Amino acid sequence: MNTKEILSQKGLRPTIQRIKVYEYLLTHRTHPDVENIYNDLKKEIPTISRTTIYNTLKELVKNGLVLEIPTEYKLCFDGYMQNHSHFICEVCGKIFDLNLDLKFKENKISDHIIKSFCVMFKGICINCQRKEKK
Amino acid sequence: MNTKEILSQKGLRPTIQRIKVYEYLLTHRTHPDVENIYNDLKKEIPTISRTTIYNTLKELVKNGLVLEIPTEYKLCFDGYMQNHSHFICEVCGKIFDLNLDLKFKENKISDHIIKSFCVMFKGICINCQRKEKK
DNA sequence: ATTAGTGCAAACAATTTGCAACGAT
DNA sequence: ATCGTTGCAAATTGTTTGCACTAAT
Repeated sequence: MNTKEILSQKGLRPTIQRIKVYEYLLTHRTHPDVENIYNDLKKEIPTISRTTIYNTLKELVKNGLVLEIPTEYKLCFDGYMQNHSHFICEVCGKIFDLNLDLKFKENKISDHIIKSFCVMFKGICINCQRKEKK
Repeated sequence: MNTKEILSQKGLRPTIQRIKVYEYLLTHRTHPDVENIYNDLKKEIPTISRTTIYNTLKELVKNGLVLEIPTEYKLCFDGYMQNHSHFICEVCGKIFDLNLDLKFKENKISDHIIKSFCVMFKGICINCQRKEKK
């Protein structure tokens, strides 16, 4: 099933803007923020607006196609929906995927219903370690 | 050691504002945001400003006395520094402490140096479950 | 006395809203 | 023809900055 069909299936009209935003997130595993997406897509669709990026991301998140990652530095988005964790560098703020297969079996804690969980590791990324050595 | 002494030890002048912000976070395990802290402290210190709350929180976080918790709903703060995890309700946005003792022994993954990690569970809290039943 | 910290107002950044025009069904 | 979506401009919210005044050492 392609992106267009996935959007339709979720009840979202597959407009060029939505298809491009969604495909951008599927092909760029960089955890971009609104501004990153806007600047890059503007090259392909010069008339695209920030408002549409905001609207689209909201719909994609609501429909479980995209993940929202709030960080101390900025608000990022992730189109990779497989179970994985994140590492955030406290120097450059960049987020990296970690393919640790962490499991948690319970679906309730202290009477709260658990639907999902995510792990955020924090430290200094390999790139910033190298820079700091100088 | 009291809050005043802890601040001094960190090189932060123990002003009334700083002491009160810090003590607020130690005594209110509610994960407040800037506005919550500002509104509550204004009752005690009517002249306190938002700027000072911002400045103080930044210093407390930088000195490892307070934790910053960015969420999809708002930016929260936590003065409880013992190892614990959080649960966030996707209906009301409230954060709850979970005293799960999760461990992760490695201090490096994919060459990134790990300094800390935190786990965020997501779902529907006990209060919102009750409300939704109606 | 010195220097750090406070609090105001203004500036800035990020996000949301209102609405007219557009486009897919 | 209808109704959802887009994109602009304006409004709103959250946060930072510049600076004179104040308070802690």
